Amino acid sequence: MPPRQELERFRDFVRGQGLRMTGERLALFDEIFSLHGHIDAEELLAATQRRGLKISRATVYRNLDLMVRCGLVRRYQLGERRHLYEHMHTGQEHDHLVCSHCGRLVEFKSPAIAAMLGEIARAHGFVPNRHALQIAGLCRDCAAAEASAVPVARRRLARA
Amino acid sequence: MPPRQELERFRDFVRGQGLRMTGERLALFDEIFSLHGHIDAEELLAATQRRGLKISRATVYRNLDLMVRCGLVRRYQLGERRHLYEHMHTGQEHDHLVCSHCGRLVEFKSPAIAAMLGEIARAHGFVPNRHALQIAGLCRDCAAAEASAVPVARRRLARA
DNA sequence: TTGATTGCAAATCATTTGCAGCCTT
DNA sequence: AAGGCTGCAAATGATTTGCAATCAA
Repeated sequence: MPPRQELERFRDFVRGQGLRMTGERLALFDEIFSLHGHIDAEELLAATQRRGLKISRATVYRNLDLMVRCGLVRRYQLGERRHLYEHMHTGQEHDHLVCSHCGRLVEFKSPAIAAMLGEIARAHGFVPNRHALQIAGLCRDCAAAEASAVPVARRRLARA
Repeated sequence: MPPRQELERFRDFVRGQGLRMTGERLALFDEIFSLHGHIDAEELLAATQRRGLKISRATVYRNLDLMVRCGLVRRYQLGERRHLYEHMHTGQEHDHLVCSHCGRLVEFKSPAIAAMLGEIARAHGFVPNRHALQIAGLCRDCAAAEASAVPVARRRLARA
């Protein structure tokens, strides 16, 4: 499922780094590009196992790191414990809205913001490269639920 | 050093939650408001020890969590391993520029962006609450160094 | 008194790493 | 061959948690 273009880019990157293309590496690349949405290392591992492959957890981590370095995969730390990964379909830069109650994740794009960020960075002497932006709040459903329910002092927010 | 206003707000929050104000809690609050910049749990612990207080690491974590929930302290996960904390002087919302090479952290404010984020959230049915935004890139110094140095394939980015 | 808080040490748990043998180049 | 890669299992390391003793309200 990985678009040829991305696959080539990955191969080039691997070679360019003096590394090698192994079956595991390719399978993981394949898998992450066939999965949609945000997944964590564990899910990627499970996905490959579901296909009958026996790739170790360590290899999953090692290759996720490689794919991130290559720029074809993005890594997020959205509040939860584990990191989330997501493959990039070139030019699909986007940011996230996170519901702080149920954990729902919604993507959005805003070229206007991206442009402003570039300017801000340069204004501070930085050569901008990428950015991470999350907006936290209550999603429609949770906001509605909130409106009616428990006026009791809430102790902790739900964990996703 | 904590402005009276913040201290009161903290006390109110603690009471409102049915919790109690202890010496450790107050000392930690005091300390984090006298430290400037971004600190991690370990640094806060060290700071209190430097004052001769013997507060346990567990208590530091428990109270940092409380202060974050209260809204008087912000918690960041800026790429490194550990979380960073920072006290808020009310109305001092800001975001960060992070140098992906040396880890340098620079703060910036942009009401314009804050406003746009609010709109985006509402457009998606969210009730916005807060946001986290980091721009990664090379700071002036690292960009300059980069310009002249090693054309060699870099293996990994420095860890702060 | 009652129940929240603390210190300690043990437990978590995602992620990393050392090592020996396997496999790409 | 030479040196990446992988699997395994052990190591890390920040953060959390169970528990008994304290302490605030």
